[in-house]
Amino acid sequence: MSVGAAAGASGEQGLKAERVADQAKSRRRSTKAEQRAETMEQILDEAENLFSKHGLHGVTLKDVAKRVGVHHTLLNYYFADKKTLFDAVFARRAVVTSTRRMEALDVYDRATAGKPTIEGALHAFLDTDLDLYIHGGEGWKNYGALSAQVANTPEWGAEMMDSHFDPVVLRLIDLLKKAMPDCAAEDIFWGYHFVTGALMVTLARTGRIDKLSGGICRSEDFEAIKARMAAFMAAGFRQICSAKSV
Amino acid sequence: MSVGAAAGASGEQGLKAERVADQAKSRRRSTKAEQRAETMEQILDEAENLFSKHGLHGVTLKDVAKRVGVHHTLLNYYFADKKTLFDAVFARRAVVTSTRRMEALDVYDRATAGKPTIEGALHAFLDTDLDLYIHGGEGWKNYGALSAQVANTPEWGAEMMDSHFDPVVLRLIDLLKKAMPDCAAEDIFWGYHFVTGALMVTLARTGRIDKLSGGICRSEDFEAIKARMAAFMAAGFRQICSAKSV
DNA sequence: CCTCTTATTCACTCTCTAGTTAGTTAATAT
DNA sequence: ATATTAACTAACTAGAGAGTGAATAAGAGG
Repeated sequence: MSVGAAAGASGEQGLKAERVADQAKSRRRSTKAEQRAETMEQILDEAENLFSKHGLHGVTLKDVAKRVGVHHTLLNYYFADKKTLFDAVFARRAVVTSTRRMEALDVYDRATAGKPTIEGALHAFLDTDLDLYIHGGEGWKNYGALSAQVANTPEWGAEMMDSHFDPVVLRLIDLLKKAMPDCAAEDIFWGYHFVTGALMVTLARTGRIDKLSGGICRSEDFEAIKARMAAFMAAGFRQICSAKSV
Repeated sequence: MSVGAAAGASGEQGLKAERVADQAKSRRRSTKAEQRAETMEQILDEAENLFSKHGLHGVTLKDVAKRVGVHHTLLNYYFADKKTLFDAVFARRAVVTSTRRMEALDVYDRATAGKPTIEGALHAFLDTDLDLYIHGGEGWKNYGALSAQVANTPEWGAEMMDSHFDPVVLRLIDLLKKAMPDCAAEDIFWGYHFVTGALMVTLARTGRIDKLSGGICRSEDFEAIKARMAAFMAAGFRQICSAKSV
């Protein structure tokens, strides 16, 4: 479950479809199980790449197949249909980031012996995630952009986020409640709402902040986010909670 | 340029395609110019509704046409192609919210005689926008959800946001700089980044916070956001700026 | 070596989609 | 009143797109 594991076969940026096809051919010399795993992973990688850029409806199975260098019906063989493929793409890394953050929160909770700080909890939650995108390679970056889209998709976005992230998020909120025992649950939830919104635009990496700031800030610069976000949000929490409890 | 103006013909929630078609027939008794304007507006309303829920690629011209009760090629008559229609949908309300906020910021700047506060500037920026969604009816709500999608679309999202909102946003940042003269531009831009992210999830109204909070918070409750967001974000700005300037 | 299974492709089907061109009806201007 | 223009529809094209079921090829197991 290392970062590299799920990032796996995704050193693909400059590869043309043909080259990928060649690789597919030469890869044939492996066992069936390996073949299956590798092909599926390649499909997931390319689908992730395209979905992250054009969305579910903006990508055709043929587009994905072409990039992988296989016939497009093979995608139906491995994944029942397009939406199933999309779900698989999302789930693959969602479970990784979800469990990692859960662990980080548990560790932090134990380390502080049940006396967490707002900032500490947020750091555990955010940094663990951001590190994945910083060190996980192209695949994780694509997944991040995909998440941002999913989180803002009214149709099935909330459902999809819920099913993967509710446990971690509730764990975070649990810690925040401990850190702010006098704060109304309502305020904590709205605070989390702001946090997740800020995180999602970050992951979207649309490049908007680059132009807006005239190059001072860069969308890709997750380190800058890491350095600021937890402190920023913690101050926000303190503010809206103190307004009522004091 | 009132809220009602752009919200116009959008009291359409429960109408069946047939009924709309009937209306279209009876509407014929007006002048050509009126007819044109009304039909275009109806097309924009229905397109907005569908685009906001399914995205650009998730909607077909036929879907839109059916809802309006006209032949689908009429959409090609009024709008060159699908993307042009989408742009028109977005632009219609983008100019409204953009100019409104610009005015609000100008008014606030004058009222404070060049000595703005962080919170004041954020209130002018955010509340003016949120009021539109609160009082503007279904159409504005749909537009809000659409914005959230656009803002997180890597393909052309940033471009689209830039072209409509750069002036207002830079005006806001200008006020924030005045309010925090010792703060690094970098920090202010990242702070704005967080603000816009939080605003966008809000507008997306996916319902995620509802389930997550067990009903304590509701996605639709923009008043709750209005009551908290400016204060929350202002505290965040103060925090990340003080960390360096003090 | 032969059978069984699995990976992969092929040849189609069926439906939808954007968009064009030509035509129809109704308002407008003279 | 009539010629012109604008709003709108019908018919059609050309091409995707997702998905199916049969065919093939290559391993794996006995």
